[in-house]
Amino acid sequence: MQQHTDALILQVVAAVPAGRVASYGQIARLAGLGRAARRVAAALRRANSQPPPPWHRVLRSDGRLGLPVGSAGWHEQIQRLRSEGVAVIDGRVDLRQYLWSGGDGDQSDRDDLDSLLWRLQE
DNA sequence: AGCCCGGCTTTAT
DNA sequence: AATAAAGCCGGGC
Repeated sequence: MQQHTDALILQVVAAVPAGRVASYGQIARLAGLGRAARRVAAALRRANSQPPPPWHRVLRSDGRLGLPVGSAGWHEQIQRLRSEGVAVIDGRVDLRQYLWSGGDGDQSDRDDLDSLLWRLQE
């Protein structure tokens, strides 16, 4: 049941390229879940898939992390992002610069996104 | 059915 | 720019 949607969510998250980030809401839409942003969060929290999904590339719509400030996960997420070259300043990421295919950066990601959506379409 | 609770989002102060 | 209040969508009880 939820298994299916969870898997779907994880696939979309897995499609976010390293060095880029996406918002919960964005993932939800791409997965065809409408505004179920919180559902995405739930899926990530419970995610126990074998190669763990790049959960750290998912942020809130304002560029701040979803996890409680100062928590272990919060620190870990920042560390992971930085190791991918994403600047985290004061617990925040500049979405205008790192958001995945949201604005108008390089469109090189676009192809990946489209092909992914087609594959998920069935 | 009804209520509460989330790694959220948007809108209004 | 920061905070508060209302939405939204599923899940668990």
